[in-house]
Amino acid sequence: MSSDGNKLLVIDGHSMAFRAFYALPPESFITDSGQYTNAVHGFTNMLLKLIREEKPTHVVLAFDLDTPTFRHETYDEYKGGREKSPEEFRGQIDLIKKVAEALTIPAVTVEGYEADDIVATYVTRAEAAGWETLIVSGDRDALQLVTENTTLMYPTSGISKTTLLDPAGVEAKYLVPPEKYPDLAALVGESADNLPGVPKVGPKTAAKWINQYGSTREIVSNADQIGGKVGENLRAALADVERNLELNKLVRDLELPVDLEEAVLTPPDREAVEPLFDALQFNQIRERLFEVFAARFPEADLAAEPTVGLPTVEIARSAQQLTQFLAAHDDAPLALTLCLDRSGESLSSKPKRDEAARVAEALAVVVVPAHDSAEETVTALTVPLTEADAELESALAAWLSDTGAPKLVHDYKDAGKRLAWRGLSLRGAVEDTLISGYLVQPDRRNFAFGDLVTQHLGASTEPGDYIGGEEFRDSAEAAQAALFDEQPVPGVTAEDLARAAVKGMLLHTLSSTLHAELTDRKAEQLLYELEIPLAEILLQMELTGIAVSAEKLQALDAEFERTIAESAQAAYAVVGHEVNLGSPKQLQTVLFDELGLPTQGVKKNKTGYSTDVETLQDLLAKTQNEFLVHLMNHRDASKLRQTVTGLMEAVGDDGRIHTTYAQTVAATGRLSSLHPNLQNIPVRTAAGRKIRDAFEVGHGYETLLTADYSQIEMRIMAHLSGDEALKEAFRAGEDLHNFVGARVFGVGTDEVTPEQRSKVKAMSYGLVYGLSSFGLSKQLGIGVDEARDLMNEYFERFGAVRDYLRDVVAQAKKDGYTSTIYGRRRYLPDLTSDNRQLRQMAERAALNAPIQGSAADIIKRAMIDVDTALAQSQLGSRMLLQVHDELVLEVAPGEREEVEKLLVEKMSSAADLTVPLDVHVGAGASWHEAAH
DNA sequence: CTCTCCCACTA
DNA sequence: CTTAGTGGGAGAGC
Repeated sequence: MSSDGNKLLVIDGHSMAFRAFYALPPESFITDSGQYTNAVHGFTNMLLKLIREEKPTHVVLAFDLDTPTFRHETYDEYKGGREKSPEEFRGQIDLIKKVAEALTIPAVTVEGYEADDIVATYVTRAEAAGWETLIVSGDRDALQLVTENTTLMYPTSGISKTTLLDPAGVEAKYLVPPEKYPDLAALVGESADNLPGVPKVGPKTAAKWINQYGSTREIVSNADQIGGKVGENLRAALADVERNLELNKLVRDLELPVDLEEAVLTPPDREAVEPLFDALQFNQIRERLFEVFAARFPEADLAAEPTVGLPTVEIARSAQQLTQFLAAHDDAPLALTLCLDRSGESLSSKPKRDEAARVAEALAVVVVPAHDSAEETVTALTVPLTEADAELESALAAWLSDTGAPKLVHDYKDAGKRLAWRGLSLRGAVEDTLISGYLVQPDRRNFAFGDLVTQHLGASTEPGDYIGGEEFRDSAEAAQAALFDEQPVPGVTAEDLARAAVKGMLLHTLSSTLHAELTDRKAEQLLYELEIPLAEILLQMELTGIAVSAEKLQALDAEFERTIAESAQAAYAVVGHEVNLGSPKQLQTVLFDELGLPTQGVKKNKTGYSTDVETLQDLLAKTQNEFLVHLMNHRDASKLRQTVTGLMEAVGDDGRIHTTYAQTVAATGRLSSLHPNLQNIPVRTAAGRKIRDAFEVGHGYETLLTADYSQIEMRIMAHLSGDEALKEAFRAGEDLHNFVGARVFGVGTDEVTPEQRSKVKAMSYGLVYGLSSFGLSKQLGIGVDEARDLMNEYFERFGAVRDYLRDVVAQAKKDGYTSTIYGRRRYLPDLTSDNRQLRQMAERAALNAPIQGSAADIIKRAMIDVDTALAQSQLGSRMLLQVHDELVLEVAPGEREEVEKLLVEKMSSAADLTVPLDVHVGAGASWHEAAH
């Protein structure tokens, strides 16, 4: 054992990355952006396993560089004949290095030398220091480094099975002691390095000679004494053997950029791990990572140091206490956090079916004043909701609903909803760190408060860290004693209160940090004048919901169910047995094996031949097989029924459906809708429109009103590109696609055939998405040449559009981000990726983001203007839904005409473009009727 | 039980 | 090999 208990783990990064790559299928490890991560995944897993099981005190990774080494200079053919690494491996070494960086493990490279030499140097230094060492490498050259204190672990198959070799193990396997391995390899040769040895001499002969003569140098000196054919071979290959000896020998005294002692294992950099693992889409492994390090460093906290002091928490027992507190702090915004019933669900996750009626209850409101420094003592006030008397409750209600009382919150909409369920109205939010975090990084998946704090402040949100006590964590009694003189709020633990108070303090800090960033990029307007006012409107829309007819939904459910059953029976009859029509896998068997349908030209996916509609329709055209008809009917009806049942389950006690709008999900700035999603209700087919007909005007209201922008994205394209021809199309007020078709095909506007119209329509929409000529040909079912001609002709007529699309990508490459007309940014780091697929995806996103994002900005602006105008005119009509370019309102009796006028006016004037913004309005008793 | 994949709906 | 989303069911793996 080593003298001081130090243990070094040194890993040959390249060799293990390759092993990991071949051990795991690349197609199972691919991010949404197209980057393969199988080697990264396997490597990281292996690393964690080693840290957990081998408990090294020091860890270092060694990597090769692409540049030639001294071995190449000695021998041209060194490592020659190796195949190029596979396409899927590209970029993964860099990602592994990033993982190492996040784990604060040095990844060492040395110009002119190989990873092996780096490994050898670390081993030599560790030996000198009397440390124990574990080498992990798939390269046999490492065998020579094994000693009593240095063990080699090498992978036997993949990376999961490994063999540990100590000196006895090496000798048992190779018949020579470790230090003699280079002698043996010099004689036998190393095919992986393209080093030929002595013909007909394998490990056994080589070992026999080495044991007889002592070393290969001695063997070379005595070459003439060795008889037989192998003796002749040896004498003929003396030069090779000499060269091999020189190349095999590892360099053990490199100058290293990182000292042995600096390789000490420390807890990972959580701020670096989170975004990196987000990007890699590693979730399970992220949990394991923190588990492993938590076990390894129980004394350390994986989150960073606290940056604020723990507030003292007072509990408001009377209205007077509350009003005094508020009066004392009326000069600056107060942070507001809620303590929730622990049985409460997260509003962002899908409610459990049988618990759909349950909602989380707000038990206490915790208010935290601003503070100047970490040293300053802050007193937070908790207002218990469950046992507040009428006076206290009304004092609280007055403050909560006071728009002049500024509040900082994280997820205003969520807090507002939970308070609304308790009959309290929350207004006056001047900050929502959920939204600020989103504006700073719109591509992030997760904006949980703790994650933002860790990333932007490098701080912990754990109350235990703020009173620095193990005891706090150890017992609830200790926690309470540490924090409170009096009995806390019923249903709320001392820890919950402390957590809420700490969160309140951090809200102040996080808010100012995020704001500095938003100010830098001039995005405060976006926050204050767009997103926060919008959040208030969305909250009202969510609370209001939209009425549905349970009867209509039920009737549809029955109707679709019948169609499902009938089409299934008919389909079974064709194949002669039952089959799960919802299983693509089973369908593959039925279609291509049993029914023997032609597979030629059929799209493939990872599981085999595709069974999507496009494929089915192609097959139907070719074979007229009846099964396909029944299958498609079944698919359609199943999908529709699924939508209907989802809606039925979502109907609240008030007979209305309350969706939730996610304001921080879509990277372009759009909203999304969930639980249920009301932004993807069918509309294209007659059967689908019946579902829209179930959305009705509510009791006490006159009608539903829908208002939508026509071709808003193409108008934005016309505005941004400044293309005169396209602008003329919108100013002329003619049908856009007829106008464009006339120009492209050189005919009169009224002579454009339906076929021509649909072609340019596909082209116009495709442009906004970055469509290629190949994609266009596929979409239109025409040849690539014809598609290319069509594109050329299009750009001939609308040249500024092409210039704009080209410039917007170039600019994004230069800046690293795109911007909308309101200055909303989207960062696209992949624009400079070496990976072609990644880069092209980013280019298309760069092309689309300003257009889709500007459209999102505009309708958000319109919603605020409409809402303001409704309030100013003291109208009772209200906004219910937003579907990207459409608003649905519920009109109070007698207000229809005024609301219609107001809608058109506010929506049209939401942005000042060089083309008009056209708005279509329709009214009706149902969503379906209103849209006509 | 969780995760991935396929499929399908919207703007 | 056209952007941005939500969501269900099947199947695989733990």
